[in-house]
Order: sequence, then C-alpha cells, then structure tokens
Amino acid sequence: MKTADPELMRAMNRLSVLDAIRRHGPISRVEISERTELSTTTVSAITGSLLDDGLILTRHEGDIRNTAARGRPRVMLELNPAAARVVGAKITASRMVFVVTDFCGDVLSTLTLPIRIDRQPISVIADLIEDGVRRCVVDAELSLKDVHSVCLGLPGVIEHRTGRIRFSPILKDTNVDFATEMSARLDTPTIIESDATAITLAHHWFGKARDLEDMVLISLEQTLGLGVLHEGRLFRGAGGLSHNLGDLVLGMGEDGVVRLSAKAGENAILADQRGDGAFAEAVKLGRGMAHAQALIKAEDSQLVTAAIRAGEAIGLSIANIVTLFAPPRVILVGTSLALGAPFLKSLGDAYALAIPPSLQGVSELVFDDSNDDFWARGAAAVALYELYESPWSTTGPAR
Amino acid sequence: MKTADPELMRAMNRLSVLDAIRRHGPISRVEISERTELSTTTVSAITGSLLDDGLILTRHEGDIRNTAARGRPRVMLELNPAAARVVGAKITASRMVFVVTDFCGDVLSTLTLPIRIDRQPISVIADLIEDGVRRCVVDAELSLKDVHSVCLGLPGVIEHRTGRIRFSPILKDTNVDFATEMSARLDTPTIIESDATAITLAHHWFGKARDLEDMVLISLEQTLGLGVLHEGRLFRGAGGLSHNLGDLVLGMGEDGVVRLSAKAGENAILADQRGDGAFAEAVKLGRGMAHAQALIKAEDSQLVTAAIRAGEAIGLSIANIVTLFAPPRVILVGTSLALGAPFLKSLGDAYALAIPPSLQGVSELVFDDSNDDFWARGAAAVALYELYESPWSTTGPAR
DNA sequence: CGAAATTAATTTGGATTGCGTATTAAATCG
DNA sequence: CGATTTAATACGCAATCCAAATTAATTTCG
Repeated sequence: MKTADPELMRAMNRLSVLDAIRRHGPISRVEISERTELSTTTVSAITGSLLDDGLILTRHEGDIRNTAARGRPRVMLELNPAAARVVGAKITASRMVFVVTDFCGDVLSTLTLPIRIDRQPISVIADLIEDGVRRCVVDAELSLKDVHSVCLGLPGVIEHRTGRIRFSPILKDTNVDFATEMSARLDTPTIIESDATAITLAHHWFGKARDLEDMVLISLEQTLGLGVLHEGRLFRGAGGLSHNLGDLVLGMGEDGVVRLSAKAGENAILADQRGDGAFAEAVKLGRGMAHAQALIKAEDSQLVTAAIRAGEAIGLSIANIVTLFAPPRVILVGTSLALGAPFLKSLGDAYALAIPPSLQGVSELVFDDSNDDFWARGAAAVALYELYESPWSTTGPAR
Repeated sequence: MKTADPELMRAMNRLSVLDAIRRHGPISRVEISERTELSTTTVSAITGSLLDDGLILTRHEGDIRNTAARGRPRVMLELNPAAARVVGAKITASRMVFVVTDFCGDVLSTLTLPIRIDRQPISVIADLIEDGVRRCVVDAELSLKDVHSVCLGLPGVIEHRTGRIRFSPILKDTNVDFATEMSARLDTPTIIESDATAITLAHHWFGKARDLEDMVLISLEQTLGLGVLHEGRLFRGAGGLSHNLGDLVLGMGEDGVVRLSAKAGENAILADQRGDGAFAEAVKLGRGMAHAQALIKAEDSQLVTAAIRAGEAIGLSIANIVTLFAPPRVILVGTSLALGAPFLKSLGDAYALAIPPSLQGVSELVFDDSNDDFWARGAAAVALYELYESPWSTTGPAR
C-alpha cells in the first residue's frame, strides 16, 4: 500500500477535481464541490492551482442555472485544450490509425495508413509507426516537442507496466520491450497498451460507458480482446498484464485444445473463404469482414454457418466473463460485428442461454460500431489519464 | 473516488501499520517504519494511539537484532489477542464448521456440526447456524457480547456488499438477505461472504500466499468457487459479487449449455456411483469424496474415468482464469483434491496444454488440503479485516 | 564504576492539507 | 440606488506528515 501523506491527499483530490471538469464540461466551482464532496474552499484552492498551471480555463458565459439567475453568476471552468497534446494510435495487422488530441481528448488530426505489417520485422514496424506519429503530428501543425506522450494500442498480450509486448499477432518476435524502443525513437514518453483496454477507456470517457464505473468490453477483431473497467479505473491482470480473450479455451479437440480464437477469430471465420481470389485479396487488405458482410447478405451458406458458429462461441465466452466480473454493461466492438444479423443473433442467443440464472439481468449487451479513430482516441485517453494523474510541474505549495 | 481528507490519510496509515504488526509478528517501531516507509515520528504516533486503544501490546523481550545488540533495545509490538473476538463459519450442504478467533486470528474454539442442511427451509438453516455460533462462543468461554462480528462463508453467488445470497446450492430460496436476518438473530454484525473468498484471505494471512499480493484460488467442493487477491486486497466483481466458477460454460451440449459444475462438480463426479447403497449413504453425509478416493485407489474404472474427465475440465478452466488474471500463483483447495493422482494428473496436463504460450511460467499451481477449520478461520479473517479497516472508537486527535 | 558511544523513541518546530465561518464580489430585484 | 442573493475567497483552526533535535536506555571501554 502506498503511504499516505499530504501530497498524496492533494494528488487524489486534484485528480478528482480535474476529472469532474473533464466529465462535466464547463462546470462551476460550486458544482464541482457538490460532485466531488470537497468543500468549496478546497475546490477553490485546487482550481486556483490548476488555473495557474494553465490546465483549465475560465468562461464567464454559459451559467445555465435555473432561469431565475439571481446572485453572483457562476464562473464556468473547463479543460484548457492547449495545456498538452498527446498522440494515440491503433495498430492492426493491416493498417495503422493515428490521432493527435488536445488536453480534452478532442481530435486535432487523423492519419490512416492502410499498410499490411503482419509479421514484418520489428524494426520495419517501428519505422512505420515512427513515421506515422511524426506525420500525424505535422498534420496537426505541431512538432513532436509539443507532444507530451504517445500511447500505442495494439492487439495481444501487453504488459502495460513495463511496456513489453509479450505476444502480439502482428509481431514475429515475443517479449519485446517496445515502450523503450519507441520512446527512444520518438524522444517522447511512449506507453504501450492493449487495444481493447484503450477503447475501453474511450467508451468510459466519450462513448457508451460514460455513466458507469464498472463495465466490460469485448473486442472482436483479428484478435479477441477484453477490457475491464472496475470502480472507475482500468483493471489489468496482476503485473499490469492485459487480457487476451482469444486465448480462452473452449474445450479439447482432436489435436489439442480449441481456443476461442480458432472458432471466432477473424481468421477462423474467413479461413474457408480464402480460395476465392477476390476474397483472399480483400482479407489481405484487412477488408475481409466487409466482404464477408456482403456475402452473408447474399446468404452464402458456408459463411453464414461460420458466422453462427463464431457467434455462439463468443456468446458463451461473454457469459463466462459476466460470471466473473458481473458488470452492469458489456460493450462489443470490432470488425466482426459487421458479420450482421445471423452472427449477432446466435451470439445473443448463446449468451442468453449461458448466463447463469442467478446473474440474469445484471448485465446488458451493447453493440458499438465505432471506427478506428475511436480506438486511437482511446489510446490517447490512456496517455491523458496518466497525465492527469501525474503530479503537475507547478503543483507547489498554495501561494 | 473517495475524497481525501486527513482522516482518510490517517486511516490508511493506521491500517498499514496494523497490517505490518499483524504480518511480521512482534516487531519494533523502527522496523515498522522501514517496512511501511512512514517516518518514525508517524509510526510512534500511530502505535501510541493503537496502544491507547488496546489493539496492540508491547513486549520488552525478544529484540532479535544482529547479535551485537548495542544501544537502546527495541520495544517489540504485537497484536493484542484480547482486543476483539470474531466468529467465522464455513457452511456446506452436509456440515457446518465454526471457529471463534481472537484479534490475531488465532483459534479459541472450534465446533463442527455434521448436519445435512441441503435444501432445508431458510429458517431451519438460520436456526442451526445461530445455534452453532452460540455454542462455539460458549465453548470459548465467552458471551456473544464479547464477539465483535460474525462472518459466514458459504458456497454460491454472494453479494458481499449487501449481504444477500443471490444463489446458493444449500438454499431453496434465491436472493435472500441473509446478513440482515442473521445480524438480527445474533444481535451481532454478521457478514456474508463466499466460502472461496474467505479461504483466499486465509491463505493470504496464514497459508500459502503470505508472500504474495496477487493470487487466485480455486475451490473444488460441491460448488466450484473462485477467490481473487489483487494488489493485496480481495477482488470481487462489480457490486461486490463473488464469482461462481461452476457457472462457467464449457460448450454447447445436446440439451443446452454444459457448465463446469456439470462436469467437475462433486455431484457430477459421484453421480454414477449413487446406485451403490453404502456409497449413496456416504455421499449424503458429505463423505462422498473420501469414499471415492478409496475406490479410485482400487482402480474403479468408472470413477477413474469421471475423475479424469473432471480434472481435464478444471485444468482448462484454470488456464482460462490465468489468462484473465495472470496471477503468479494459483491455489487449489477443496474436497475434490482427495480424488487423488489420476484427477490431479489430468488436471495438470490439461492446464499445461491450455495455458497460452505467452503466459507460460507466469503462474504456479499449488495444491492445498487444509481442513474445514482453515476455511472457517478465513471467514474470521474477513471479519477481522473489516475490523482493522474500520475507524476505531478511540481514534481521536493525537494527545 | 563511570563516561562515551550507540541505537530507539519521543518531543519540538515547520510545512501542507482540508474544512468551517466570515468576508468580499458580482450579479438581479424592487 | 440600496437590498437581496449567490459565488468565490480570506482567515483561522485542527489534523496530518516529516526532519531535526532531544531524551532514553542500553552496551562498551577506560
């Protein structure tokens, strides 16, 4: 346990205030005081220091109290977008998406590189990422010096605390210290995070989980990922390890264990389709799911069967996750959602069947079809969160 | 997030100091200061207040410094056993075990009631538990007034925060507010906890996880349970819900989903044996596993097959749990371990096969055959932990 | 045997924090 | 323009932690 001193106390309350300002837009000091349950005195002191540090701004318009606006008007406070910038990225086997965001998490520029990096040597991938980051920063009319930190979201088993990639489907190597590598290349602190964890935070901050402190997210892409929000914070396994849902085993098959990824991963669903030339091409370019969607609409029986099988396996797995975490909401994201009705129906049916009676109704399933920018924005949010948490330079004694 | 004020700060450091004293036996103030990273000043203040409150005692012997004991000798501090007493209990379908412990968690008296309560009306079960608690307290030559709180550990899906039993194999009813019921009967605060969670804390305090802050425990009894220790604290699902491992689904069968409990629960393993009169009797008395052990040693082929099947299913499930939590150690407990070599071997083999390569070696499997007292002691530990955390009466301003 | 040395624990003083009350600030209402 | 109302700040208090100085209780050595 961390030892508690006045400094920690202040840090906690600062984060609490900063978070209230982030979540509830322009907000007055009184309202912050109500939400955080801190005294107005304390809120004044902290907001004063935040103003000094340039992290927040005042706005004298927009006091939207109940019509009868008597008395001294409230001064609204909001995050200062210019306080810092971060870069977030989503790296997949067939493309990279970068965003630069301001201190609020609002996107300043976007860059998509539709490049297949699957199984390229690590140096090539690092080169491409470095290039993407630099270009996206330039697009935002900034320099890397203006960027506080970078967060890369990628699939696989990521050790957030150390910045190591233990395994990723896009890398040949395992156990790569990617944070150190990229930090050196960019000369900017770089955080490595699981893509699923990144978009989990994106949903907590901007998306379909703004109202919740507990939530689970399942990402269905090439890799099947899991993100967990527990008591308002990202939950990672022991040692900061991210979860890799595709590694879950469903049972024993003839030649070894059957993993979820083998039944419901993108590759598994599309495997039978590779024969078709046009389709194979599409898969290579990362458009497999879009093509599959079209075929399913045309009732391609083989693919429909595969989709139903996959939906079933995922539905069961979600039930298992709910059994373990009991979240009030489960958000599903990822390219596989494009498979359409047959997939979603079998998923929902399997889930309904598999959820234990004692947990019936505790959890709602929500589907989300956000684009890649949203994932990258989630990575940026991870970087911002660490920034919010970190003691800010000027945080000194009250003047 | 809790708002941080001096009181919280003090509470955190108090707990930290108290925990150091609990864990590291008689310990001097300097050593507490080193371990907690608090200044000696603060440690002195806190220990002073703990002494005033009678929670700890001084001991002038036993300063075991490096032989050359120069300078003023250290005063050793230890928990005051007499500071409080709690009752812990383990409730199963075929027996109840109660313990009274002192403030250190040391057992003062034990009571085992080998009564089959399976599916009795709730009032009967409550009666029996009340009786057991009262008798065990009397055995310790105490009165219920001397008991600070009671913690009941039982199988199923337990909502710790509210004290509700959402489902338990030993109850006909579901969603029972058992904490309120028992608190009123005993006129003593009563905590309801999952049995698996209780023994998880027992292992953290007294058993095979004293050295770890992260750990997962799998309990294999009539019900299959899961306990998680995360960053030194018990981890429960959202809303304080305990996990019920038996509800995990392994796949789709002919008539609906196949749950782990149907493949590896005590009932599942012993189901085929019910025909035998003597065996059926043993099962009813909760001795099924002991008898099964004997039969397996005699190479009863039917039972061996069932044990191997069960071990396989559990091994796979453990791999899945490790995939999600990545704990450095997994402790297995419960009556099913008595099934012996064939079971344990198939469990270990299935686990080794199912653990994803990227997580190979992060987790070690440990088997534990503690008796029921240990479970009950775990429940007592849960009660004690809440006591340690709670602001103590006399915790006022420093004198 | 008594003074010096050594280590433990407490006391003192300074800095920071949060909270409650009183005060100032900035608007509307009559 | 003054009274009223509400927001934000200023001031004083109590509690926390820490660092340095002080006191306490030993052992060591002359």
